[in-house]
Amino acid sequence: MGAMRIGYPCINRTLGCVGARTLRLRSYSFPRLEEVMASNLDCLETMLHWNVDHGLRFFRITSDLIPLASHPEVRPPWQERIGERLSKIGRWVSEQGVRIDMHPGQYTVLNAKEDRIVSNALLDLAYHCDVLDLMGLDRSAKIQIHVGGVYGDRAASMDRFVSAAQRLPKRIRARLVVENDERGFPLADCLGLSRRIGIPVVFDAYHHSLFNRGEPLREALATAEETWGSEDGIPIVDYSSPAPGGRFGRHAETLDDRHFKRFLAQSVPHDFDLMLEIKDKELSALRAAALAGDDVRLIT
DNA sequence: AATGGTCAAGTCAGC
DNA sequence: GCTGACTTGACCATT
Repeated sequence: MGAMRIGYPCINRTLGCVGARTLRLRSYSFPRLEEVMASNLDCLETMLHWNVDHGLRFFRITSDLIPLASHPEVRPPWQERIGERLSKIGRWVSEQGVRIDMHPGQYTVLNAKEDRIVSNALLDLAYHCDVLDLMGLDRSAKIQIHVGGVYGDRAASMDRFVSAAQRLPKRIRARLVVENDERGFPLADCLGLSRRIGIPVVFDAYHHSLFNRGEPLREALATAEETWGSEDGIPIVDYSSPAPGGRFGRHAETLDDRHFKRFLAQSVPHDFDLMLEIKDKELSALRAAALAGDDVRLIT
């Protein structure tokens, strides 16, 4: 079994640098964008080095790396300005065995009914893909999205997702992975979409615990795993636990060690990279890495 | 310097 | 039809 890489999304609070500085539309100018991009890249590099120094070899790059990059009214020519720098970072990352992924937010809806929304989603996916392509990363560097809205008709909404995904340029489809969510499309639906489109499923264990069709964790991990081809890298799994006393779907502030150990024990023998979607980010990731390193997975 | 309202964007529930 | 929640950090106008 390969070693599980553990990661966290976008932000390192220990370092305190800001890797997601942004711009308002009103304050947009290309020179300002250049300044913000450079500053975000500085922070990205700092975080990546910190991660490697601390044994964390999985990281989600923020969608805000290049502010307004995919805004249809702005479309700044950012690629030529930072392409070389991204490629340098990407080369280093690859040498270090670090895996990267990205996760467009809730506003990127591939299965929307309105054409305008879909075409904006396409622009946004192209932006994410540009970042990973310019970094020179192989196709195990994924872009994960949710299916989108249900619009009162699950089947039709899944059909729209399929046809939009099938129209994507090859380079984007090669990076696209679909993730089960906690209210619209559970794992079973994502597996169906995966079969139709030929893209892997990112299994989100927390969402699955909140919304499922009765599949036990082991079975869920196994079926999601089958959707990953050899070029896709080992599967990506997202993990969190409920915030005590929080509303439905809220993510924990910090790692629940016992919950996590139970998860690890149940995940044997599946091999995957694990993204910890927990609010205190790198602190929980470090603790999780320590727990995972202690052969917790062998003590079932 | 500190504060608090606002922000590119979409969906859904509740009125 | 409209508003606020979602979730959340950072911007930026105001003090």
